[in-house]
Amino acid sequence: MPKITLPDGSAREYENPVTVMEVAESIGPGLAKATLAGRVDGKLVDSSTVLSADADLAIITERDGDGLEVIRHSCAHLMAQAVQRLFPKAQVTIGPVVEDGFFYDFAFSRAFTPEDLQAIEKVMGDIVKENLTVERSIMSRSDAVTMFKEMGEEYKVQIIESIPGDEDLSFYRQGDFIDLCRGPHVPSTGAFKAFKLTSVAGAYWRGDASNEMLQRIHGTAWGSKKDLKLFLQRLEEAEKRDHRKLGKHLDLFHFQEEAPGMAFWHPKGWSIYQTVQRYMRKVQDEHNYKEINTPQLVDYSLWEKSGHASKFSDEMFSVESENRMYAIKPMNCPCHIQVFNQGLKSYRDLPLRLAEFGSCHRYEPSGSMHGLMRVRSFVQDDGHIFCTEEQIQAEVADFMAMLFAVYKDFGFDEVILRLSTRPEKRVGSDEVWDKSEQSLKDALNATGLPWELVPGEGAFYGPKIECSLKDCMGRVQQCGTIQVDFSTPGRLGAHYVAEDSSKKEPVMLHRAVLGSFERFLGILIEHYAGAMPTWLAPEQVVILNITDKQGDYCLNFEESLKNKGFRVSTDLRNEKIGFKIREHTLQRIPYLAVVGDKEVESGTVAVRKRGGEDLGTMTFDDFCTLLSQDVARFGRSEQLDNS
RNA sequence: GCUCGCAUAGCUCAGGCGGUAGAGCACUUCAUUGGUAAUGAAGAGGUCCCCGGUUCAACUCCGGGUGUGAGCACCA
Repeated sequence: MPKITLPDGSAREYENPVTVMEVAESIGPGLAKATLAGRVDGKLVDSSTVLSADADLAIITERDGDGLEVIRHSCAHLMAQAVQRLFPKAQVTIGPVVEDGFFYDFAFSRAFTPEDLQAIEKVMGDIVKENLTVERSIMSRSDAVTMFKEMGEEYKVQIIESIPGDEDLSFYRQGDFIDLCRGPHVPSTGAFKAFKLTSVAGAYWRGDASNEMLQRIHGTAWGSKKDLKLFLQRLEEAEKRDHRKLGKHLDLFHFQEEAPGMAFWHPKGWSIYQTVQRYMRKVQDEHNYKEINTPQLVDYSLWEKSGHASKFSDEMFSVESENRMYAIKPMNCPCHIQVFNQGLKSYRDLPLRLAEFGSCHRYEPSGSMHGLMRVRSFVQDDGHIFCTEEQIQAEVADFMAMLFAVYKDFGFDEVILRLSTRPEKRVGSDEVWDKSEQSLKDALNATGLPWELVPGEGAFYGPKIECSLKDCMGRVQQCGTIQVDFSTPGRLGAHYVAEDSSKKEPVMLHRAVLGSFERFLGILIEHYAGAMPTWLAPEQVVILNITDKQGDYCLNFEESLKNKGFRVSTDLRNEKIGFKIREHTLQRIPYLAVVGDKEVESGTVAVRKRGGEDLGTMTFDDFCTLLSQDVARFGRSEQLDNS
């Protein structure tokens, strides 16, 4: 006589063991219809699961986050079934749930085409109409291997053989399709309401580039047609914001064949870049960093000493000149240590914070490049703090505070923190690792924010914190980092004289707030959809005349604004005012100042924001005040208007 | 680097189952001097990514290269 307790605290008693679905039916037919799975005592199960003892039960529907997972996972099976109906020779491999959808990898003699995808989607629809029951079953490993061997599913055999342990395996069957799977799954193939196959591409078997390539089909699935539509709209919105598109449209930068992965910055893009750089310079100055600059070409021997050559020589550009081999620097740390090494350092000099807007070049694999997000030539807002072990925590805390303030100014309020700790292959004693990991933990706890522990993902030379931000599309972008390094300073001969006159190696903290300017600008462009806040906008104001008569007045006004430090231009073209407003609005100019006879007469301008808001006429002084206030609030979102 | 796709005017894109190409916007000129998201007219603009091959003939077909897109792999 199981007593089933529901999430609202109500309990129901049943004469005999019941399935999750039967409980749902006893509550109401509407719920039964919507039932996808159940959560019994916190564990996700199929709706066919029998409850014979007392249990806490939550009925999972599409509204539940887990319900969506069940739908997507089941949809992967649905797709695999459709693929095998159309292409019986295609072998199934794996088909997990990913963010917003799922994929399934197939081994097939050729690549699937977009036409194939349409056909597969159609067959998926047919299978939904057939409303096949999804049945769970248990099989021994040996039976399962025999079955898949008979079916010619070599990959499934491999998967089973790689699952440790001897326990029986669960299978899900729908019609003629059966797949090894932990589940849970939807009760029947009629449960799908909204799905779409989105793309097809190659993917390596088991994620290993030395293995053969499979055909991966991506799809998305939702609880309702409306949700699917919203998702597709989100994709469209993301496409509109694509920084590569906006970079062209707003004349910010370009790429060309002769310099793959290296941006040509145009005046407007470079203006944003420089504004960001000036800002970072000021912030770092306030945090007592000393800015330096180090060579682009450094003899290869330094990279051998630092250990980079042995690990990354394939990804380094090198230059030969007069029988000497140089590398174009792929990173700044060895150079910063050279600066540290000049002159004898005392413990009194620590912490020493060196910063460089360091231009780096890396030969990134051709297929990995992506607009500004991954380039071969980039500038890091790089910094290295030389300090003692005792100083680590305070330095990390200062860095975190700086990072939060910077991200806020750029309009990013949500920061996601991760701590990566000691990997198996590492240098340094456990004692030192303990201490530095603890310092990072303390610094993270001091932020009062949640953080995630990623064991074993630290660098070989020390643990690190990674700071990601969330843009307005909800996408997570890793930008900032601070890493503890016990190894490199010693390798490159850095030391200082301690209080007791002994010679000690400093700890080096590698840190960056933005990461690379290129990537960060890409993120900013997409975050703001090109409509940069006034402080960043390459052109803050465009003055527009209505007829030729106001030309001189406009130019004088422009000159006065420029003298106040604003970025202004004047559009005196012989075009209608509506045309000019349209054009500059499309160029995302924050403020348009319109001048006609009335304004000339009253010594004012008529101000319009790019969102269309009419601020009315105002004097030069009032306009300056308005602009100054807008610039001063940076991109902080609490005051961000959506114009 | 791997799989598949793509490469035509400054931009966004049409086009032809082999006979050297077109639109819209932008640009130039002329007219127009207009009050808050497109004034009208005319003109100019292309080695159809590069190198080979097939062919009487290649922008089109084939091979190779480069760049680029999606994904995978990589990312100090």
